[in-house]
Amino acid sequence: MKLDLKLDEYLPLREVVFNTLRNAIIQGEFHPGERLMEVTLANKLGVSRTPVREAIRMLELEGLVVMIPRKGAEVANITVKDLKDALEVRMALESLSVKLACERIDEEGKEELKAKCMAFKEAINSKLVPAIVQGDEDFHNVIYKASKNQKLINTAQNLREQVYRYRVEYVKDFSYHDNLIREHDLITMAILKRDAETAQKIMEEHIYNQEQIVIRNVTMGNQM
Amino acid sequence: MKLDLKLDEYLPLREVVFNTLRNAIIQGEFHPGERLMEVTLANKLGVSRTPVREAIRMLELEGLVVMIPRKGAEVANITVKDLKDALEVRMALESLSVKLACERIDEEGKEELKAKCMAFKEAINSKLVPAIVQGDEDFHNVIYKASKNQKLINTAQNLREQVYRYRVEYVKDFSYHDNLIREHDLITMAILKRDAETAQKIMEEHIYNQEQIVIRNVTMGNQM
DNA sequence: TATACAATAATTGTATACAATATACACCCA
DNA sequence: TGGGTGTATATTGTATACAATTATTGTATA
Repeated sequence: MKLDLKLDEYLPLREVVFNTLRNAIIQGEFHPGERLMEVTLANKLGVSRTPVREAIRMLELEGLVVMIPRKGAEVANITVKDLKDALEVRMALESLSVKLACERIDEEGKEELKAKCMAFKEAINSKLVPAIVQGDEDFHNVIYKASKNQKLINTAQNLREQVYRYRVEYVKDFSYHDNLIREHDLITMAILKRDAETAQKIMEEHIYNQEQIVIRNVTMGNQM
Repeated sequence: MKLDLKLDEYLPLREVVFNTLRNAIIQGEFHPGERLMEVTLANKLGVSRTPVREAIRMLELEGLVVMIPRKGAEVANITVKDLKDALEVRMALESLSVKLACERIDEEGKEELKAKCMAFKEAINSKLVPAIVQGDEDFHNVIYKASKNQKLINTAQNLREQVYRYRVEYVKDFSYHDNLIREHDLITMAILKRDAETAQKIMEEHIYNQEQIVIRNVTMGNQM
């Protein structure tokens, strides 16, 4: 059985490079507007230019980098407008997500939902920002999964990555933690009762509140 | 391959190849499950493997091809489930689109909307399927544009491409043409009056009807 | 000093070469 | 005869070489 794992271990270098660069961008190790030069990255990662180029092509389509022909790639500069646009779309997707989850969630999904809802509370209590971010992400992902719509899952995933950089912002706002827990609780209960109307309403408020916090903190911090 | 279109404007070969392959897939020149071999494509297009590979990377992220490691790329096999999933998401996006359009459309947008609504009617009268497809697409694009949300436009564009192959299906159903015109008219009027509630309601019915027609025709034609 | 311009370097775009791996098919052995 | 095994071939994965273009730097001149 260990052999099976070993056989699945193969990942093309482009995937490794892609994940590495994406994380670096999301984590803010590369700043918006910073140039991404192929040879530099290739040397740093110990590979040739080819996998780096292919990874950049993928990052480009995800919107994390922008290409300037014959000049190269640079980290996309996300403006407040972009952020608002993305959150507007995200609200529609999250709303659809809970609606479908109410219709389609099964027993296994219910257990997962309850578990992740609980785990989020523990993360909040721990007051560790990375844990809270992960807990929140897990919670929303369980709902997406319960929607049983793979296209929705993919679309949301793509959108999330483009604004991930600012995801920590609303989690750092400790004053809102109690509200976060309450909103998650309400959403969880509504889904368990298959009350789509209530679930959508709370979810939309939930995203709206996040939007307000993120935008407030981002615009305070730096001009974009 | 013809590269002599516009010498002023430079386009990287990968973009040319990407567009060429995407169109070929959408138009059904490559069948679902068909393998895409790099050397073959490169020879056919008169370029080297490098641009072909990069184009395939992009197609992969758009969901039009799937990669099997060390085996290559093949045209994605879209199932009825995929189609339903995509249309479910599309309904949410179109609904958001008209809502935002009602809030944000300007005079120029209103004129465009009226023009495209009229052009669609003419396309229907012409009874030419490609013209109708284009007319419908233009109509919906004007609404997206009026939403003034670039992220929404991109997301919808990406989603559309994945089901474009089946887009002609609902247009070929001539019995529904009168309804199409009426729905477009109602949506147009609602947007012009900034009546978001009505616009969303009609749009959701509009997409739902399309979904039913496409799925009925596709499932009748071939088992997936 | 500022500017125009040429030479040079740096970087991307493209093509090709080489390596690793999977597939197919023949062949050998039990 | 059946199954496994090895080899040949095709194909992808990766690296490198070359071409085209852009940016930079330095210099001469007004």
